[in-house]
Amino acid sequence: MPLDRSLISGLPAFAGLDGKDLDAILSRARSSRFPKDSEVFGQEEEATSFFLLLSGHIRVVRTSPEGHQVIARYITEGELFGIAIAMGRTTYPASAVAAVDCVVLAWPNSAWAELQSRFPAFGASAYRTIGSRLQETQAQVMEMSTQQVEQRIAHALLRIVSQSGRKTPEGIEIDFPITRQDIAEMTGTTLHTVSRLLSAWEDQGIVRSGRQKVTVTDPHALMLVSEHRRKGPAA
Amino acid sequence: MPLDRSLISGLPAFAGLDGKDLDAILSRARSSRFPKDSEVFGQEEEATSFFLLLSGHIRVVRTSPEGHQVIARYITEGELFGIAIAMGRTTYPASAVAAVDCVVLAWPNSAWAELQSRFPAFGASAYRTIGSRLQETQAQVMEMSTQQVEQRIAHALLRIVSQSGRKTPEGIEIDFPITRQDIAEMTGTTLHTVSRLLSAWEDQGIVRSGRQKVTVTDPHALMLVSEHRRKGPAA
DNA sequence: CGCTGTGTTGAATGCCGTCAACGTCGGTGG
DNA sequence: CCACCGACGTTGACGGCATTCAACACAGCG
Repeated sequence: MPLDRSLISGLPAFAGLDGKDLDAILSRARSSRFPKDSEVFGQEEEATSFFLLLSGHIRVVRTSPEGHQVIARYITEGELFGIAIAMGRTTYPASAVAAVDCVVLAWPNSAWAELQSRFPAFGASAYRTIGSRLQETQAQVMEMSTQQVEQRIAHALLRIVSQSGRKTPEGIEIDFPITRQDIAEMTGTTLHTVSRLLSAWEDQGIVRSGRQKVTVTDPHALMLVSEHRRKGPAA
Repeated sequence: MPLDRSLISGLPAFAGLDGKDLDAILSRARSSRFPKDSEVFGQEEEATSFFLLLSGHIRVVRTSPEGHQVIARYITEGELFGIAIAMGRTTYPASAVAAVDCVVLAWPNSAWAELQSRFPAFGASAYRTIGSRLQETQAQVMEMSTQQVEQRIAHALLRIVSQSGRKTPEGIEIDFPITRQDIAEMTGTTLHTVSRLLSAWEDQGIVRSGRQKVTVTDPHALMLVSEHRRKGPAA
């Protein structure tokens, strides 16, 4: 059964394309399901496909030669990922792990050139994606250079929540399981420090958190925390 | 007088193009000179052109709202920079400052679409450039997450030296002026710490350094320093 | 000859990583 | 149903690395 065009219509990656174009694009794709904690692709693996996340959440993880892990980003529904080919790479620079059960569209790399030339808007969108990830990553470097752990964690939570938040009566909840360790690996710190800070924030009524779950109950207060720098400007 | 094709033949950005193509590309470019410490473009400025560095060295600097500065990278001869348009941006995400007197080719953004469609290899090369910068930046995040200041500074010096080193009788010298503050802004630390470490390394015969000048006399030893991690793997 | 930018070095503070121990939740198998 | 076990989370104590604060040295320049 062919994939229905409604799956991808309305996504920024395919903006401005008509129904026929969408069908053409989908005809080259294959959809598959990845259960929680399974790997969509692994770091250093030969890059044979590029992907789009239809539903779920995916964790992009880089592992250093010494075994240290860093979470580069979370992919949310509708985003392209694993687009090594667009960067001229032959291997994936990181692993992609399903944070929850996921549904993914995959195109073989051989489809890239064709899609890009037939639908320039699609190529441009992919390059915009890469461009904005470059900026985000550079912003993260700035953050790590200039801000304290507390601000970095606050900022990370705000980013996740704004991107993958689900409203609940208590506040905005991160809608996939996330551990202290995960947050530590996003911010370059330790699970101990994360745990301490979350506990402190819980006392102040800024968050409510439990096992693999974080709910921001007072986003404004958290924003203030993220902006409260103790380190003065270098001026 | 038209620009001579020998200026850009042999650069990776224009690999595989013949003389006629190079002339066509050059006909859209304008060359200009930027004296030391002058700005090629500024952060947040409207992006009207993209650039290629013909000679000199350029410092790419991001400034935070609070005035904190971070050096994102140094551009060396033959590299594209300021290619905001390739990332779908309308403003430059950072400032570009001449570290020494520089000669630069500039193309108006309007030339981008044409060059890209007429010379797909050129477009691909630009996207590869962005892709590799994304990887480098992500590698930097990993470094800042997992390594001590000493290793980061050693690593940064090795990178600069391998990219912009000039052989001297004493060792390999960074061939543009660089201050302790610059190195600190590349590695997310302070000029004090950089100064202390350079002094220590000088005592150990690994580097020789003076005013705005650093020479690596024992690259191998510096490599050992950059790999000596005191923090164990997260395993 | 003072002034500014650069570099050095000592001392003290403090953030946060490390080590350690314990508590709790959820799943699993008997 | 209950005991067990591993993953996840919490909290205290300690210490080290790097920042911060401070003072001085030196070069180049108008």
